Amino acid sequence: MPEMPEVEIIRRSLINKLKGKQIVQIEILLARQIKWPDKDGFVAMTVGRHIIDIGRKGKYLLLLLDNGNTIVFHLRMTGRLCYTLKEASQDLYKRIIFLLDDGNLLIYADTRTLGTIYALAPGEEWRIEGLSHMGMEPLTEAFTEGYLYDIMYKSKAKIKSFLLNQKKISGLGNIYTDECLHMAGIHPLRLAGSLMKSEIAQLHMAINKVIADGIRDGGTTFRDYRNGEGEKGHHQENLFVYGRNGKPCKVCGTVIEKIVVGGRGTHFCPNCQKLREES
DNA sequence: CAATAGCCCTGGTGGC
DNA sequence: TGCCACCAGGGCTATT
Repeated sequence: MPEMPEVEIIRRSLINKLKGKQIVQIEILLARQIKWPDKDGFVAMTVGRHIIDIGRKGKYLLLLLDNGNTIVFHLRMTGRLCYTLKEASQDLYKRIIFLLDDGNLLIYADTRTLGTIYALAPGEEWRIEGLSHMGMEPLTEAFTEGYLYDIMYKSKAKIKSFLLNQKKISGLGNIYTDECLHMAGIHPLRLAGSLMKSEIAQLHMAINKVIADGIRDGGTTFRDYRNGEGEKGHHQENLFVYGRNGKPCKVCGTVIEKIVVGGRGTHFCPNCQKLREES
């Protein structure tokens, strides 16, 4: 499931391949994944244009075109973007194919088809709620300990749900959220507004570290995730809690537990992450 | 307003 | 071995 590190790795692996290329033709195999505008409108806004840059905002990937329009991808669970030779074996689950002027393809593939794609004219960011109301992003100057404190102390949400809320902090998904809480030694059921300042400081550091480590390792591949060249990430080898329920904690040896919080599978170490502080 | 349950969607898995 | 209910979960919508 692509979270911020995975989307960033895709961006980095595609930028030199796509920059300056012209979109010659688009083959839309599953039109319902294009959420704005309709199929014909999408083609009209993008075909014949050159890609001048690739950006990212939170988990959204942005292809900036020479007419000022932007193609926006949100990969959700199983979306993939891959630059590939025309004659290379193609993804079984390809949904939208961009033919480029170098003869190669940019293939959008998506097993579960939950991903969303848009073409936006300049100033139309408001059309995507999640893009226009996005919280601060880890590893940026704006994401300070003070910012985290300001949005946390008044929240009544469980910390696990709070961290997943993209309007508060953008980029964390289920995997990295569980990893952050473990690194910071905070139980997922704690209320965001109940954390002490020292714990918020720990959490702030953990969020930046976990995201940076994920990027360093080329992302986390459980099943579907690939970068823009079709390669797996290897951060799954360095996870402390996610998917490790029943296994010993890498820090203290206690068996990792899995519970459901806010409808999401949640992994934690009951020793490293205590619900109540013991004095 | 804020928190949460339900929904979308398909392949892999576990139970019988 | 085959069948099938169930789970995975990001983010939007409806509900409380």
